Amino acid sequence: MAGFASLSASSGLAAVGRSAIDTGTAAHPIRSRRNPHWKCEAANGIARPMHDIAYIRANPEAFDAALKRRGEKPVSHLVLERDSERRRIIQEVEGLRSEKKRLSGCFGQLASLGQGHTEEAMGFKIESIEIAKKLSVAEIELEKLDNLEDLLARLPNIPADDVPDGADEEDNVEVAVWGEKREFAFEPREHADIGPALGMDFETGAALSGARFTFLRGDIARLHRALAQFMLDKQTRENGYTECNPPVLVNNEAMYATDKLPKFAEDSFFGASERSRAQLFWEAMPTDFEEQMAQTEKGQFKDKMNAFFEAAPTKEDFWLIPTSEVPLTASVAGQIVDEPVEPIRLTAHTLCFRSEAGSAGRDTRGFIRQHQFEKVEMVSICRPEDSEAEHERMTACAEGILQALGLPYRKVLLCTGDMGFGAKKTYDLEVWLPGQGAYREISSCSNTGDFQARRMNARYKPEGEKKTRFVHTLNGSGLAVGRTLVAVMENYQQEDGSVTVPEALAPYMGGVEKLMPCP
RNA sequence: GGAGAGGUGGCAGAGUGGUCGAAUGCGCUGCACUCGAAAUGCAGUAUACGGGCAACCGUAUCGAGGGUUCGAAUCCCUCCCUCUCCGCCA
Repeated sequence: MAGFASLSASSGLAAVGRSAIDTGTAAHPIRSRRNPHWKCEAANGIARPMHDIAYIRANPEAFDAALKRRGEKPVSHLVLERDSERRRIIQEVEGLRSEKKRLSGCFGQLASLGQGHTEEAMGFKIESIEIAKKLSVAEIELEKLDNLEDLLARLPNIPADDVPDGADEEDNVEVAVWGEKREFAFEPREHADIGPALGMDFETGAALSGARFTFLRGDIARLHRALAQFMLDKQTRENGYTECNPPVLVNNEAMYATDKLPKFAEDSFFGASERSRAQLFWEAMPTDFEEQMAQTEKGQFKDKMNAFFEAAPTKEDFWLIPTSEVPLTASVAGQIVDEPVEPIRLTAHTLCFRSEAGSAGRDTRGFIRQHQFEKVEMVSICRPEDSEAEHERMTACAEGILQALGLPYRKVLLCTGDMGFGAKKTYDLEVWLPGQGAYREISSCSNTGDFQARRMNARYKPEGEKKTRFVHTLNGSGLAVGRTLVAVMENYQQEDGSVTVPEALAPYMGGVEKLMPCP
């Protein structure tokens, strides 16, 4: 596979620069008909943006108020203005098309009678060409208004009513605390300190790949695997999730569907073949490329080229998934599923890849924040009326893992300022790390409502109704494997630097009851 | 990677430039016949967007994008996907 092979090529694997995001707006000089960028064309039947325009029309104030809770500026006036303009032009375009169709039918009728060269026929033909000219003008105008979709695609989900207002994690609300924090007879150490002697080799990871990569060796690698197996078995055997093994390289549509695009490209990795990079750049060049370059002043040339490169569309690219929420959720993209009387519950254990460009400097030490990590993910697809209950259930499924492993944690309801882009409501589970003396996020369970379903056009037809409805989608970690390993290390550490294996993992450890440090 | 064949409505499957959103069959829904059912007959049966209180009207969609043409499911170009054979490979 070309795309995969090229991942190792230096120019083939890249974190997208921030400027690629900022230039992707309405004024984008590169957007063109042949360059749909990462906007999904509605034509493919899968893709569509956004918020419910009909809702915004009916409730502009409520919409803006909701956005304000998330720290966004009001946009409804802008949206509605563009919307009405768009509808006006749609009417114009459709009227012209209709007329053109009629004229060409008239001509055709005459032509089929062998009267294609009569004055009457030529009249139809000429008039039709005239209409076509007007039509193409109107169509271009309509196309310009497509940025309404961009605008909507960049707006976050509306928070649920019971989500607390707040600016950042300080304003999150603790809703439950579970487990007894262990009393240590010695000073508990951080995992990064006891890890190296147990086979958690940061140096080799860094040598092979760079910062935020780790090489696990020996029993600790086995423990890591055991954790993943344990979680997966629990979610499939006890909690009713269907085990999946999805691709970890996905296309734009899947990323867009799960709201990782267009806004968070900088957090992701992507791979592309050399051939397609070249082609993408070619497609990204604005039609007036030569003109623009001619006007570029000395010394600005490099910047200009850079801007073109970074804004190059990612169309044929593969993205490395930041979470298997992406392929699991997008697996129903574009579909009309059977009414999910019982929610569709999917789980997978996969690698995840994150560039985390924005968090440089945080957790640089240790195994907490890696570019590559493993996670067991839960995804539910359900009816709107079931999503709140399903959200509670899913969170409980994640909690069940922590409880089975005997790891103390607390459950936090995220405030508006700390929630993810696509979330309507989110619970975080934070595990107690005695070495750090802090609670750290180990799971995040979100209800996205119909936000993702709208983006990917995933619907169901309720029994006895004619119209389809959007499904609701939920996702949650159950759990992040690497961070769970960290939690086990810190909570089960002994004074001599060894780590006791939690009982629940015994069936997966082949008789290993304790990780012993190498001297 | 090479060679070939394909991609049309819920399914099967016609359609190679003109009223084709698309024959026909199956499926599904309603009605008729029937004591009831089967069989039969008749009628209906895609989605999205825009307009309209509504009946309804308009537009788009035959894998995707572009082109030729007064007019494209049909012709041309590019791409994607599926299948068969060969090669390579975990």
